[in-house]
Amino acid sequence: MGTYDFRRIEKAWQQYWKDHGTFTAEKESTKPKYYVLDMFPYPSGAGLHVGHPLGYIATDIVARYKRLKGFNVLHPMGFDAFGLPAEQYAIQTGIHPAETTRKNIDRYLEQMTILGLHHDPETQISTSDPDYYKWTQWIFVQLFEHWYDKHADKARPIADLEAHFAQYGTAGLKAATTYKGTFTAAAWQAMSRKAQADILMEYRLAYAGEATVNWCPALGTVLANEEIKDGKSERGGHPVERRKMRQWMLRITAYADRLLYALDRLDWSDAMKTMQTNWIGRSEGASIRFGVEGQTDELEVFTTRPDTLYGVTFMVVAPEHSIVDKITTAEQKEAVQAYVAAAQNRSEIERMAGTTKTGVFTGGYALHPITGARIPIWVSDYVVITYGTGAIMAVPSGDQRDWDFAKKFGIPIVKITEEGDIEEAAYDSKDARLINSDFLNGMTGHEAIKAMIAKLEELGKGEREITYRQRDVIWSRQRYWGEPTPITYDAEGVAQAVPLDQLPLTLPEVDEYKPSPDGEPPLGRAQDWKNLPDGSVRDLNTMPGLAGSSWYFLRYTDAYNDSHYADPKRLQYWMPVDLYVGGTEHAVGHLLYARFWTHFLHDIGECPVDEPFSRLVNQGMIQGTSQLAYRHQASNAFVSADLVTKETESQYSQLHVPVGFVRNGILDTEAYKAWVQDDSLVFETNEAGEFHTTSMVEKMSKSKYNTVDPAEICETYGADTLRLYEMFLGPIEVAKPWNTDGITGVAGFLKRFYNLFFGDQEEWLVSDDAPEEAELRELHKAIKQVEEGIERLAFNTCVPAYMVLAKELSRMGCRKRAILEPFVVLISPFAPHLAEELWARLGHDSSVLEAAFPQWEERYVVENQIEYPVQVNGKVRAKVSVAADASKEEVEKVALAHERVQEFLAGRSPRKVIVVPGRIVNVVV
RNA sequence: GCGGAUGUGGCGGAAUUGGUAGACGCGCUAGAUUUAGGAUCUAGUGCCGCAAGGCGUGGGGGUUCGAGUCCCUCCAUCCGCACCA
Repeated sequence: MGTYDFRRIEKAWQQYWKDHGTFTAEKESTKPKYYVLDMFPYPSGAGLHVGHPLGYIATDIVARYKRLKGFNVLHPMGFDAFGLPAEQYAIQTGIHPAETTRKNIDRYLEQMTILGLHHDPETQISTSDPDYYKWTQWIFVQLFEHWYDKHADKARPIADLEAHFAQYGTAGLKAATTYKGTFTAAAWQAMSRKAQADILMEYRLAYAGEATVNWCPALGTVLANEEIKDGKSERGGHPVERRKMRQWMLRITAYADRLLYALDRLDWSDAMKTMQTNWIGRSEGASIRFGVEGQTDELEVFTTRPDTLYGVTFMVVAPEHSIVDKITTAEQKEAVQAYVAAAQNRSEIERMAGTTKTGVFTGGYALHPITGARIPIWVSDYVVITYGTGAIMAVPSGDQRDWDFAKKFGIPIVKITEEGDIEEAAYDSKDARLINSDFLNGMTGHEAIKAMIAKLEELGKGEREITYRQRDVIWSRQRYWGEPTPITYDAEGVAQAVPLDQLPLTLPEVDEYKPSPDGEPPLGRAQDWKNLPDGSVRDLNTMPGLAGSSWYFLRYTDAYNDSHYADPKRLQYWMPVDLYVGGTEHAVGHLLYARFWTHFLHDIGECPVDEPFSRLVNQGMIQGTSQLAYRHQASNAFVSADLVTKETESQYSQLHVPVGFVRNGILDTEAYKAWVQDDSLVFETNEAGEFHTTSMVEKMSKSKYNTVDPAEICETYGADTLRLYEMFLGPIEVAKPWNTDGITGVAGFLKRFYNLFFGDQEEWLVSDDAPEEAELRELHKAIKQVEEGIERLAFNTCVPAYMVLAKELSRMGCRKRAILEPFVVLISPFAPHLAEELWARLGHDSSVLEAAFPQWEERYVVENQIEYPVQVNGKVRAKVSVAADASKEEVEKVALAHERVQEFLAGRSPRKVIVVPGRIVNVVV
């Protein structure tokens, strides 16, 4: 037997690929393109475990396969290098985050090299590199310089808006804006420069405004909703409070509809589309304005059920609603103030857990927009200030939440549908016909919604309205390690964009990475940088981590371009991304903002496509298989798991032991003793002298001693084995446990594969003999299976194809070049190092990637003789072999003639015989 | 509560369109060979049964000559959202 020296082979070919620039995409090509992309990694300092490279291996396989299929392939890799961990580390140690980041990136690249993962070396970008963030800033400036025109349904330059204001004022304008007022052209022209700027700001797609933000005092910065988990910061787990602050925001809500409807065109999983759909949370209904007794202000509500307007018996406003103070009567003041204060202090979790309704009557009354009836206004935290208008019209007969509230506080319930028992519960079907509803009586809910909206519009009391759950995204962070916001403020406080020729606006050096002593963000420590010669000052915020990752896939097409964010020709050729692979954790963060930016750039003519990712696949997590040892609580002795019974189990505790010391459920007790450095430990083994553990599948984590280091696996078994095994484990999309024990299967396979080529004395066995029909059949079946497997990303089904082929060839003693050479190409996406080695030994002087993927032929894949299973009443009772081109009648005749079938027929004639050509025969008696 | 996904041997999983359920691998059993190895090779291995045979894809029901696959219903697990008006 030959020796498969994977260490030598893998090292040599990794060097070869690096030296030859094997993975550089062709700049000018007539070939069709294929763009395959992994989600941008954040180069963390923590080491990789075997779960991390799963997606990278999959894309590497696809990239190599597409190359062999004649595509010009772009498979880039870069780093999302701005972020909190490096900055926190800098605060603690004073080491510049750029340095930490550089080190981590180098480590990542080295790890990937060891696994045979190679990317286009000319695309290696990092978001913290000024050559890159120059263009991140440029896109921000473009957002600042544009507004969203709802007539044209696209972004347009701010200059167009100014021209419109100068000529028409706000008349005829339909824009995505936070500005509520109207003015004439004359009024516009009479305004001060500052007043004009303030109005324009409310239209910009990147705008500064007051926002209630999630402030994290420990980190000294605001956080996006996505960066918070259970009321704590996602990174670091610090408490977060709500606070009103002036912040930069991006008007993603302008794109809500487009982001929603374009989902239809994408080949993404339903789960992912649903998550985005829910996040956007579009809901259609009406905005209705209620008069308020004794007030000039109206109370505006949003409802999806304007048809239930005659069922309103009370109103509810959120505790934070501005109207509360105005309408609360003297008698109610104390109770309301106490309630509002209490609501503020209730944590998110408490509010969520609360199923019973709480609330207080304000003493104020609203006026029904049609009947003029007085409706009491209550305050309750089941209405949230962040959705809709923070106020609702409550219809207890038609909404269960309102019903619960009315029942608790003894508020009347008016029945407004024929059906439903409102004593028992609310009834919310839109199919029901209305009663007690004046002009709506007899209509179904569907009809009444339209009729009511028409009526409200006629009265000027409301109109059709669409509300989104999604909010504009806050784009300021009071941090150091991010892109500086390219904005300056002049003496009047008017914001100005930094022009392109002054970008990048690089990060200043600071003495410390903490907020400045007078409470400014860290950039405020660089006073020279902040204060400009003309008296204006720079914005001190940096952008969030999302910024750099919102467009990196565009930069990859032309990563070193200095005069444009990417050459339009390159964008035209490469976009969109054909296959995007990454975890599901970016479902509503990165993926939504990346889509938003691409739509925007498309609008302003800077990007040929609006949707960046045609096909998205989410790889499942690889879980750890923890190993646990029983330890007797009284004696502290460890006891083999097979000696522990149900009855005695309670006397033991279970202790995690490192998975590396366990093989097939048996612990290497000596290794364990050495590891804990305690020779005195007692292990009670079974009769065979073995110490058994129990296993449990859970998240891979250092603290559970169940992590497995891919570098160690490569050292023991080789990268090709690891790649093959990770793919063999199961479908890429589903979560599955890692268990190193199984790896011997694929390791053994690669050895046997190697031994098809080499004999006991390392002698070369491959001959130039002509192949047999049977050998060609095996080969072509395997080609077909592998090709189909890769195409539908069922990589786990490819591995058995290789195994079966190797086994068959070995059995037939086939050592023929005509079979083995295509086999080498076939296996090269999965086991690239070994394939390159064998390819070279076969006499080729270029990479196996220059080869063509073998083409399977129909004639070798279909059988001449088909062995039909013959069922009698749906159960297989016999098998008959028939020529493939036999007619149905012939197959039937042969099947019926079989003695086993005759036995079951027992002289009766069959009622029915079904022959499915090429498949099966079923005899019904 | 709402939405999405997933349930197949001791374990990971296969079966693309309704057509031989359990490919392939781990583990296990037996044998061979070698006894320094976590080595290699051969055969067997869903469950019950001596066998004939029966039962089997989370449970129950249905459609069909035929269901892991389609329909209804229930259960379990995981993920996302959560008083969204």
